[in-house]
Amino acid sequence: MLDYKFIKDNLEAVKANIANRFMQADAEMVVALYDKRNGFIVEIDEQRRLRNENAAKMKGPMDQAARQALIEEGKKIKEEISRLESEAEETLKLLDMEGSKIPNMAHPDAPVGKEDKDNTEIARFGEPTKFPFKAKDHVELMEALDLVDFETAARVSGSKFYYLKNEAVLLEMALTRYALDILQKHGFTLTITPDIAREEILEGTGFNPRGAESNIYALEGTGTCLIGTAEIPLGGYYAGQIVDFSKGPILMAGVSHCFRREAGAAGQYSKGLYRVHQFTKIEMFAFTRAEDSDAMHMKLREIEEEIFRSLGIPFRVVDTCTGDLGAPAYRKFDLEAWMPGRGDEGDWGEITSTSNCTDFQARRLGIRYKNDEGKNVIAHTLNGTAIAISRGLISVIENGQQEDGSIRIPEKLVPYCGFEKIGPR
RNA sequence: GGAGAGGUGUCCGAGUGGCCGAAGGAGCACGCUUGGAAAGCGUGUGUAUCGCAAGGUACCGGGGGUUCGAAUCCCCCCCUCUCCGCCA
Repeated sequence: MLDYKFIKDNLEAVKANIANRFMQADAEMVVALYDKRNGFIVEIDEQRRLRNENAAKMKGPMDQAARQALIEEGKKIKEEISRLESEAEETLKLLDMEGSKIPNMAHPDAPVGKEDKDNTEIARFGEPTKFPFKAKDHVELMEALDLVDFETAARVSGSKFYYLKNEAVLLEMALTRYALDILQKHGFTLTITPDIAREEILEGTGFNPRGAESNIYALEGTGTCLIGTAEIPLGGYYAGQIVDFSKGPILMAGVSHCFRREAGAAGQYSKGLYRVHQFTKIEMFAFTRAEDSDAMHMKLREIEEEIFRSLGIPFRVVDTCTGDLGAPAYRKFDLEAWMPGRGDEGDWGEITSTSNCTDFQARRLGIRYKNDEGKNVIAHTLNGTAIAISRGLISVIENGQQEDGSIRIPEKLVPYCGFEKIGPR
């Protein structure tokens, strides 16, 4: 969430930002509600002061009549306070509701635009893989090699679930371990996170656990949800705490399952493993001082590039446009891998994403640090995908396909897999 | 899941209705002392919010309640520990 005082002091900029992001939020209403809430606070505080004063008069011994008069006075104040409090509560609820719709400010260099085609390509590694034969998509390749089973999963769990089978299982483990080794080398603390988190943590991280358009599975009657990404349990790791940056930023890596409802998402571009209800992901998360987050964002992006470059997968990097940022992000870079089986002739498909959320998540999560003046200030948080296994599998398998339907494993991955190729069979 | 014991500031820990934003200690910061350090002595040491400020208000796990007045009494919830049950 954004700071209300900031919204009030920078109303025009906040409104422009909402427009640039094509979001529905009413900054003016937030300011009006904020002022109204502050009015209540002043009134309530004044009444409480009167109450405390009145109560203090009664400390010592005194005659019955005087005491009785003070008690009567106290009762009146009490009623007034509770009347004001119940009125204020409604304003507070509205403020919170409207306030949480206001997105984070965007980086001045983030391209302004509405949808993915407005993203700016800023780097490219390798060139789209060319085959002397008609490329197949990962579904065809994997089903032929008995590496995946969507049909049985649909019967057992529903559509958009899958069983990974045989070498694909080992490939998932190999990609996981490969990414973790790289992250450990870069100083990340490795974790396997809970796959379930409390709703407050979801909300603090900027996810909406409820509503028809929510992408989150809520666990009925528990106040908890299945996580959609390890960003949630990692972001929540220091919730309510004052973190110590004396040894530099805090880097955490999390292995988790990700659960997404993906309600309404369908079509050719969601085929196979591309958009599923459950997958494994290795996530990077960073907590930094305010002045360090831009540099950290570049570092996360470089690590993502390192992982896919070393796997020999062609990809490009895009600077995500304002309309595509999502509420918490200040700036976002996506890596899009070349997927030879995507669409008719292959296409780019998003494989990782790294966001600088500045203090937007940390404000509601209550994550702070002591700055040089010894003041507690809100930390910055960043996240980035090291590798999302399902899409990682797509890129490895589609780019590694051979004419005979076998899959060549990237060289760097061979020691982790224990095999150089899968198939043919 | 059942029974019990707890949750107080950075940490340990006192506090069972008003004198408590909270004793005492540790830690930390600054000063004195020292050749330098340790010890010692002294001083200071939470956060949020409203306000130009003075100052006010709130916060003792969270939320309700009782009361003129709650860290303290009552109810619900969360968490930790011990024992039992169940279980991988």
